[in-house]
Amino acid sequence: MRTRDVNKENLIQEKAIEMIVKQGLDGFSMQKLAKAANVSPATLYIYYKDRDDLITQLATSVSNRLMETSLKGMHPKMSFADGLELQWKNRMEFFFKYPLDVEFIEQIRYMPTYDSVRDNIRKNFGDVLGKFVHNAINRGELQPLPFEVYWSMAFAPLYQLIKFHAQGNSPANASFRITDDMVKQTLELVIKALKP
Amino acid sequence: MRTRDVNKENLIQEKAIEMIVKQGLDGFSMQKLAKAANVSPATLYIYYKDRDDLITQLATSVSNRLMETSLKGMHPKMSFADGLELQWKNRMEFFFKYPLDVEFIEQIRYMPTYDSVRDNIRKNFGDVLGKFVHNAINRGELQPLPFEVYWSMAFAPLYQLIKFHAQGNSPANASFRITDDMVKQTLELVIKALKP
DNA sequence: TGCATAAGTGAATGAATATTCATTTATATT
DNA sequence: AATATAAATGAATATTCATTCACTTATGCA
Repeated sequence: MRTRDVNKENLIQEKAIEMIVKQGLDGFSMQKLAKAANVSPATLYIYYKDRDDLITQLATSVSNRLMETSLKGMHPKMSFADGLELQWKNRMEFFFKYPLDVEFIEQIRYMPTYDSVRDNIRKNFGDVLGKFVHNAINRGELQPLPFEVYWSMAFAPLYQLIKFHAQGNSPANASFRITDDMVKQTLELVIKALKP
Repeated sequence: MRTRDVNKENLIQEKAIEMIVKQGLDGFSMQKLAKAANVSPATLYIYYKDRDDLITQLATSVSNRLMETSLKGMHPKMSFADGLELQWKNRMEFFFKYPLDVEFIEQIRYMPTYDSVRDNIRKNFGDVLGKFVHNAINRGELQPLPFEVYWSMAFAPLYQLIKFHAQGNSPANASFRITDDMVKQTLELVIKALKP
């Protein structure tokens, strides 16, 4: 039996993400991807059922890696400030290591395709995060809030900063770059907001 | 001289937004749009130079309407809490009135296409918002912060809530709906964070 | 060594794509 | 009413698209 070429598999994923980030989902095609990855179009259909499946699998894989990184070193009993700081640090680390991956997720996050990915995240990581938040509330380190309110305060500002950086552009500044100080400052504001 | 059919023009815009929101940018085509709007494909090229121009013009128009709504009743000397609350209220009003428009913008916000739209926003509304923030800082009602940090705290949580609502889905809840209380609560957290 | 089997291919197919063009239609002005 | 002119059209074009299929290639195992 012939063996699967793992390098080829990785190259396909890499090029697909690169293409989608740089040209958008509608500038992305199976034939262009095949050419970019030095592979026959038919090969793509060995790895993926169809175009939609390719995108979903890609999103699932990247999301899982991002969530795993974000929860590295987390345990549900951590203090709220420490736990949130750790998650921010982990996410920033991931962003600087794999900026295209983050942009890729941001780009497909609001598409119908992403629904199943979200379910997957909830299933795999909802437990740890749910417990962390629950414990923090019980210890009085975090206001009791609807989860959505919590999530919107806890992470949306970070992602907005990342977006500004990724597009090198903000409402006030046409060549914006994120700094560690900025992230730290924003995190402090978030913690201030969420503490009782 | 034959006169331009304004209803037709509006219908085209409406259908285009509807299609892009429901099927994504890559499920959107000129021919499908023409059919949906009961128009010849060639007619679209009277209104728009090409596909890209159509999308950019659409985004610019919607963004301007959103920003106009968001600044309704604003004057730069307003107290910080009042001004931010007014902008949140205005944005929510717009969202409930034109949910598709907001989803449309969220969907193309992270694409290369959107760059010129962002420039346009900065040019048209940067002044009012800049002055509002500046005054609030001078009066000691707002921490002096890099504009990007301010913006990330001031609006990203609201948009995250809106996204949860629009997709009827959140990390914790598979059938999420926003409530006025939630928005109010989140706004209070934001103001708490941003006050000195 | 050679066989079984999955990996990988290149060319082909039919459908869908963006855009154009010669033509027709409606109306504001004369 | 006649005319000028921009709006609007339907059919056509060349291109690109996702997907398939008959075929070749590489390799684990017998």
